[in-house]
Amino acid sequence: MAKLPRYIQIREFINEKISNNVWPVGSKIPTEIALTHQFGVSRMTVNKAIRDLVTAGLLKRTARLGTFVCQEKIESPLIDIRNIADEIRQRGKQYSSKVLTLLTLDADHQTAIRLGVPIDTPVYFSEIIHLEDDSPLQLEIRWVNPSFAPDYIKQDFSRSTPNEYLTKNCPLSSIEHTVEAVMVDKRIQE
Amino acid sequence: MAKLPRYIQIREFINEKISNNVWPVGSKIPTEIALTHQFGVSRMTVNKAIRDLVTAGLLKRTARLGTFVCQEKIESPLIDIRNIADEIRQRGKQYSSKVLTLLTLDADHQTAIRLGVPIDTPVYFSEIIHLEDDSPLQLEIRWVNPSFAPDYIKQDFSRSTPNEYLTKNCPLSSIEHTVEAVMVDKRIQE
DNA sequence: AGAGATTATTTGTATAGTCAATTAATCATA
DNA sequence: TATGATTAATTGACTATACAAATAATCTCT
Repeated sequence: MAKLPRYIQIREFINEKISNNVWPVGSKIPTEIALTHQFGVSRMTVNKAIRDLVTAGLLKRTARLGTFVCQEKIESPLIDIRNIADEIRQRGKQYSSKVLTLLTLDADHQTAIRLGVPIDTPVYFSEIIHLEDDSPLQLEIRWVNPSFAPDYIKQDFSRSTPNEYLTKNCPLSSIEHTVEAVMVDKRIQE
Repeated sequence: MAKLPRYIQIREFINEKISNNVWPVGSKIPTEIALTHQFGVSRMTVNKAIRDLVTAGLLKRTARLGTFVCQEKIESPLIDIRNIADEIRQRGKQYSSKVLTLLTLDADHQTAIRLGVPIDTPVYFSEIIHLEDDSPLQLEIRWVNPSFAPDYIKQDFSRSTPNEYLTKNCPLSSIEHTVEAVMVDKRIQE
């Protein structure tokens, strides 16, 4: 019986109300004072719970008006990815990821159209595998328009010393960041 | 002269020390008490600042030992994606994303090998475009092993009412979440 | 010397308040 | 009636403190 801290209990209480649609998106949730009375705790404790949910993007507050429920998964394509990593860890498994490919390619017809660039423009290309306990879970392929994100993939290129990632103090997933000079396979060459 | 709250000042102070490598990865930062004295505030104020940085993944704390600097970009393949959205917003642009395809496919040879499943196993497949002010920035393609994440893509399938996402109260990016029954193109069919 | 108990340090959680800022609603005044 | 001032509700920031939990370091006792 792990007795959770009260602020977490309150946080989960609110969380549940939201996901059960008892407090639907856009609705106002009880004031801090009301929750203070309901749970018999001090305002700071309620505040901590709510603040956590605000930084998690579930709630939004404005002075005098109150605290309101936000659309949770508004950034779903992004958040889902994180959720997978979190989910895996919650199941007690080890999350890791492996960069298979990371290179610059000339855009083929399909890709050029989709990224809105001329054919044969150089674009960044990456293939990353996400693993749960070393079992492949997800293959993620990306084409990036370099005119918008000039530094972002380059950074990854330069970071070719994988062991720097494995710091002892942080309980985060260890990431094997092996950049292989993989030959572009037939499918990609089209 | 927007006088920022003290806990934000302290948070930024710590942030800066970390990014300037004055407090390098793995090093111990001053105790709450020390910062309390340094800034002339109460412990709760320092605590708020540090807590924020812990949830942001920059710091890690353990009772009795202290507070330590984490490797910031340890989850880089994941975090980079989020950063793009954040970066775009910081530039004052509008981030959005569009789900082009979201369906179940039978794994082809390549994909089957990479996901470690038999050929013709059903796998989730998605194509998402990330946009900055409606200009395509990134094309993201994913194959997901459904045995590991049975609910996660299904959820997205069920949410086919795009306008529910556009809630007035939340200051998040609006996402056009159009699920089209796209015919699988030649490249994917291999 | 080695096992076990004690101590001290630091974070974790929580209280019970205070004062400030914001702004919707109400009331008062020209 | 329209405008301006006041009030009240609610969040935002902060204080000063308390006790619990974890554990490295130290001390004690055999």
